[in-house]
Amino acid sequence: MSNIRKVAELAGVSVATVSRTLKTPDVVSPDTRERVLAAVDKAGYRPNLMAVQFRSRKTRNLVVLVPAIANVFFARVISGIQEKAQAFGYRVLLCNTLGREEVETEYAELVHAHQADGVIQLRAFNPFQEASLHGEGLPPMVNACEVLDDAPCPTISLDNRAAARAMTEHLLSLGHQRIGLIKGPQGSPLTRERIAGYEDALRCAGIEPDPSLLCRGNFSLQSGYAAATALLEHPDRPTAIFCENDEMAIGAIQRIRQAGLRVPQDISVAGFDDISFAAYCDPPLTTIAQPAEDFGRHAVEMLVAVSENLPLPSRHLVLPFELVIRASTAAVVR
Amino acid sequence: MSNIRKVAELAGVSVATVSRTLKTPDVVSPDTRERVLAAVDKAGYRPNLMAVQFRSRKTRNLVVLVPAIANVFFARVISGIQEKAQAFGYRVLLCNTLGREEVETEYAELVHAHQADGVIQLRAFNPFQEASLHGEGLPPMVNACEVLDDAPCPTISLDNRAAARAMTEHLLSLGHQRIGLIKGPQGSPLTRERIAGYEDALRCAGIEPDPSLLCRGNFSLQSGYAAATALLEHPDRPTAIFCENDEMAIGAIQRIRQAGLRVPQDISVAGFDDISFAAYCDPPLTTIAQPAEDFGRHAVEMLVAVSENLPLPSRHLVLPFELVIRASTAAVVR
DNA sequence: GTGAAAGCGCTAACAT
DNA sequence: ATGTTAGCGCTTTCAC
Repeated sequence: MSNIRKVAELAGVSVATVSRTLKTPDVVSPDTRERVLAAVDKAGYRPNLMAVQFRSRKTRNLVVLVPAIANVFFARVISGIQEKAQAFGYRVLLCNTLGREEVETEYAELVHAHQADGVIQLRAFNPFQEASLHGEGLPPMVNACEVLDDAPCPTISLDNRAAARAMTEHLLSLGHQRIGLIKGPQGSPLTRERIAGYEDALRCAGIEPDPSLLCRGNFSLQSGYAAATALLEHPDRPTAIFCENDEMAIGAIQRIRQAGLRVPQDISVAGFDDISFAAYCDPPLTTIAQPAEDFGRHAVEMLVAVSENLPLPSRHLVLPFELVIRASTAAVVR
Repeated sequence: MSNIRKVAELAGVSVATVSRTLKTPDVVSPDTRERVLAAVDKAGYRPNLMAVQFRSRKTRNLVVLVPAIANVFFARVISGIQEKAQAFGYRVLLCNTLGREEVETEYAELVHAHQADGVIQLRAFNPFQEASLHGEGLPPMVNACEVLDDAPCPTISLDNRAAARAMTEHLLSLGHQRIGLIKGPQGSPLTRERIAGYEDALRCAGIEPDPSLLCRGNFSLQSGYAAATALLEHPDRPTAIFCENDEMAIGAIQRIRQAGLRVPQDISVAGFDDISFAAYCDPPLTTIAQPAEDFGRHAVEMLVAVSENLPLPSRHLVLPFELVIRASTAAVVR
């Protein structure tokens, strides 16, 4: 492996000149530049990034903490992250945390270990423990998708409460009075916000929310299926079910079909996220579209800004959602 | 930020002793060890990984080249990679290449730039150009999922030809004689192998493959939908359609439904991959199950072995597939 | 068992 | 415009 010294010898210049030619070409004379570049080429020289990063204390690596990479929504977010990171010349260190705090904490530590410049956290958890900070400030971090209530860092989120309210109002407008809700995992602010929006809409319509119509899920197809089972067994069955993501809605639809009921004629079903499969379900799913890739893109932009001390246009971005009405929801028949 | 020197001072030892305590604890005396560890704790010391890697010429980073992270199958593969990498103490540098060779080449170069120890390529393309190798041998690389015919590195693959043959035989056994095939993108060995398996089965059954029953797709829902449109317009319509992945099968099913036909009564549809959605379609999809996570796990194991010069049990792993028969395929009615 | 010291490849301050 | 040189934080001989 050739190094900068070998190139310097070949070009008959000093290592400093080689370094300058590569970093700030306009500061060396055209003909030395040419000679150096020729030597670089001849030697097949590639700067040792380890040395560069070590020396300059910048890695251009970003740690991305993703709760579940197999989740279609997060896969889209990561696409956006990847795209922007590449454009900025940053690399992505991916960690599929499965929501395990110790894994998140461990990976976040890579910033302290000078292995990465910052962290993008896609879950509502601060991976930097007070204790491990040793009095230093919070390293560059951005919290996107599911954000902490009092995030100590920039955030990119959706108005989940308003979105859930919009969906519930859509169902109410179709005449549904008993609307089941399949929630996400406990303790998640995202889920809490969506429940609040759902209840807002009901109360505004003069309907007192019935806690027995809420079922817990975990954003998987299976959990949607299981929760729907519970809802179908309810003595006073709902006429519509709002699921907190599309996977659970798809699971629920299958369960409803298996019970010999039709969607939407007997039960309306709505999802959240608008994953690609939502449009290809039978029936196509009414859902809330989120700009998944944009979460990722903005997260990178903000993180780079924070880590390079550039001005941040706004610390808390809220991205728009869209109610997408397809065929899985219809007017209630009496 | 504290460094090894500060810890050495605190403990009243030399930096060498601190380094030894951390790397090879059993070579220092118990009570120095204790003092050093206490100092490490007190200083909140974390080794600078940049320096460690620079010095030891090992990064424990792996570059993963994935054609499309939003593809559910690859998301599962990455899960497996992530899991094993973590277990081995390696980190994953993810690159969503979208099949662009220049991006793959650029990321693979990170190995030469000492930013990663090896590359896992999930597509049939060698990102190390002869020219850029400058006479050096191929860096540690493993090729999984879709593998090169004459891969210059270890591979993990599926017997795609046998799998496609098994699926086609299943359809033949149901009485289907005209079987459409929705292929993947041009030039992919994986697609070529699956076409070969499909043709093997037909010929064995005494049926000459009809090229007009082959349609090109690109593994997306949309492309399955579009290809099905073409197949439905065929003057002598197929009674079954075999799709080279589940997404295209789901797209095709929707198109068939929109044409007023039923699956499987009018047309049988089969997929490939057994993604989670396959079991939750309507009707549930007959498909070929692949151990997606295992591709990732084995890829990491093999790459680590190659990069650490450990013996490799076998250079070309072939993982098993399974024909999963669900409700989207049925006997042809005449 | 421990310390002194060289040096990994590069950048940047300073000198020319 | 270019060269000289110190040093980033760590590991690893080589002495003792």
